[in-house]
Amino acid sequence: MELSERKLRILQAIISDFVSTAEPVGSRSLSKKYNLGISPATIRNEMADLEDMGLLTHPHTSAGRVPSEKAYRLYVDDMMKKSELSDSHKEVISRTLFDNFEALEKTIEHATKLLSNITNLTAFAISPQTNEDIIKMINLLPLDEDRVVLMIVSESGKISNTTLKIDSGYNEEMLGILAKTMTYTYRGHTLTQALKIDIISDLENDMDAMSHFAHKLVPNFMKTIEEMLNVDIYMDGITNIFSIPEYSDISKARAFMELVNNKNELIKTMSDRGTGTIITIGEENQVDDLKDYSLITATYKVGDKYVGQLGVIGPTRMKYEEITSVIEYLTNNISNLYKIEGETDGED
Amino acid sequence: MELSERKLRILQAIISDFVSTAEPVGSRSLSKKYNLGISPATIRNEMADLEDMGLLTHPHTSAGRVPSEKAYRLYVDDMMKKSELSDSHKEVISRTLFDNFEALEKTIEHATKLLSNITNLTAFAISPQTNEDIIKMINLLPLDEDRVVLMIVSESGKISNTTLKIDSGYNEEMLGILAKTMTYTYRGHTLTQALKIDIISDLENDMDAMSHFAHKLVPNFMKTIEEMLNVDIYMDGITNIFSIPEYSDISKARAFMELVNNKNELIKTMSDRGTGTIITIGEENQVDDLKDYSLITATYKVGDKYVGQLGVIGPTRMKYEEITSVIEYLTNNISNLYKIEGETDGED
DNA sequence: AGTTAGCACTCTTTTGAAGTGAGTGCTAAT
DNA sequence: ATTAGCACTCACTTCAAAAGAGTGCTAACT
Repeated sequence: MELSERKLRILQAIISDFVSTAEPVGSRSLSKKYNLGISPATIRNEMADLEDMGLLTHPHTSAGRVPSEKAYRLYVDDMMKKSELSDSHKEVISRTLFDNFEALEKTIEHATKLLSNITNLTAFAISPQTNEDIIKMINLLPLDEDRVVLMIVSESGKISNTTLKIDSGYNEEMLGILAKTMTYTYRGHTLTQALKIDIISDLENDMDAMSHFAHKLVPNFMKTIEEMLNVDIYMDGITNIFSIPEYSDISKARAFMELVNNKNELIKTMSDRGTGTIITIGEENQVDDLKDYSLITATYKVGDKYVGQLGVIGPTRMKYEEITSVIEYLTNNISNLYKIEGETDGED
Repeated sequence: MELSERKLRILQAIISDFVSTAEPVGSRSLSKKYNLGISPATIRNEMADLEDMGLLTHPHTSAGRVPSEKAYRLYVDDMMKKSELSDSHKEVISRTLFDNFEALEKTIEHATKLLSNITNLTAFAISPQTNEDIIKMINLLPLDEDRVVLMIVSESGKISNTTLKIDSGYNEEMLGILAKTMTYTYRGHTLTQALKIDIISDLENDMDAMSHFAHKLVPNFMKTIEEMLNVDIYMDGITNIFSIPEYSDISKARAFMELVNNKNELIKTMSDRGTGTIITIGEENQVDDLKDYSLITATYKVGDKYVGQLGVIGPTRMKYEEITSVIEYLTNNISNLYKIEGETDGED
């Protein structure tokens, strides 16, 4: 069977109606609400066809029709036109982001909050992956007799510190030499590369006196680098789901809460997503726990190297068109703000 | 009317029963379950008295009795005996905390997770307030031609950095002088005091050449100090509430979620709590949003100066005795781990 | 005088039957 | 090809009845 122009119009009407009401759509109410120029009976015939094609489903015999995931996919791929965001939304977004332009993490926080407010869904974002970030400087600073601060600074401006407790004492000169040696070894390498470089034998040979210190230092250095590689997750509007009929069932609400509380899993899923706008609907999601939900994400860029994700999660019934516009407008704005490398500010 | 020994025993039984079942307790089932040696009718009489005294309430005529908040208060103050924590719990706690002893924040995270797991409630903790923390070192490190890292280290080992973008260029020598001047001015002062010291005029006079830099530096310095003063909040077991009958109503669950998502309010409430174990029951809570809940918190110490809070939040119907034991055992363990000043490790 | 058995009464919860309404699918007429 | 008409389905609402857990009171008992 082939999808006639009319079938598409009907499907579109059903999707649009169901997306905003969450109620199965009947032929009669459809013909009343939308000016399709055909009788309910005709619509019924068409609906039956659409159901045969797997685009509609039927909760039970005497209920209206509900779009299937396949229908949403069709809608997203072929039927959805890029909708322009309303001027008022555009203005709020641009203004909020611009006025609060300081550290990247604050910007992401604001963007996530805006996204959840506008969409009434749960929004989240992840900070850019820093695998490619390059080590710029390693410092060892004396704190007191038995404490030394290890500081690592990366090209992108990320800074990380650890306080080391040195039982055996140290002297400042050696600290300087050690820091220089390390900077010399690691500078210019990416964080991921740094994890693979074995410096401990060099240090041992070079300075016997400091060998005890080196053995304490190197694992801490590695741990700190690993921390710098961590991706942060931001989330907002979690309680929005309580206004969505799909989650008025407490067990559904619970499942959702458990899902979004599992940050590590979410970070993993997000990190694996590709560049650009990506919509995954229900079963299309690889992760089992996500097969009940739809995700829309888009990527923002920081400088020309670092890419993060911003998106929403919600029931498969969502306003794909509008939401996509909002997310894309937001990510474009962020990317613009952080276009020039080095504009990055504050980070701890 | 005076609280006879028998009334107390009955009240105790009702509390114990209601706390574990969440169902109003009737005279018949009470006499069957607990060996009180008196008939349901007698229990009924006593119950009526307890109700007159405001210790029990009655959802409706033909329902059993429910302890009032006043009853819980009486229980907590006079009836509750310190229960020893089970050896297995003790062991899990000690082992988990000891084996994962590294940075304070990790320890708090672990403690919060343990607490929520053992109590099946939502646990939270706040990091110690650092008002009294003393500035130890201020550093300015060259990053590249137009970026400088401002680094502040405190006595307790807290480190905070900000990257400053310097449009007008700088030279390293001046950076050193500037850092020395600032360290000289601020070292030994608490973070709160630092906020009140006006250094900008000094800097302007001392070094005209750097006045532009100073104007950029000082506000960033202040902002960084303020960040160091921020208290962090940790939370775990939020989804536990979905297993509690009190929250099987979606609107109750929502209210709870909104409450715990309001981190700032929670931090404020927690910070204002006193030292030691504190139990607040329902209406006793100052904050309106908390008047439906009970809170049990205890303080842990880091070194001899810094005090943080660990606690749970849940319905007024909770196992006050057991929970108190767990929290106190946890806070004691943390305090022991961080007894010796300087044992603190890693912090970013 | 304190305790208890007995009983009427209350109120929620469960159960089931009847009715309602939105919807479908099929058939026959247009 | 379209549509009016109609029988049929099924969830949801409404209502009444019954069940169940509990109370409060009274009168008898120890």
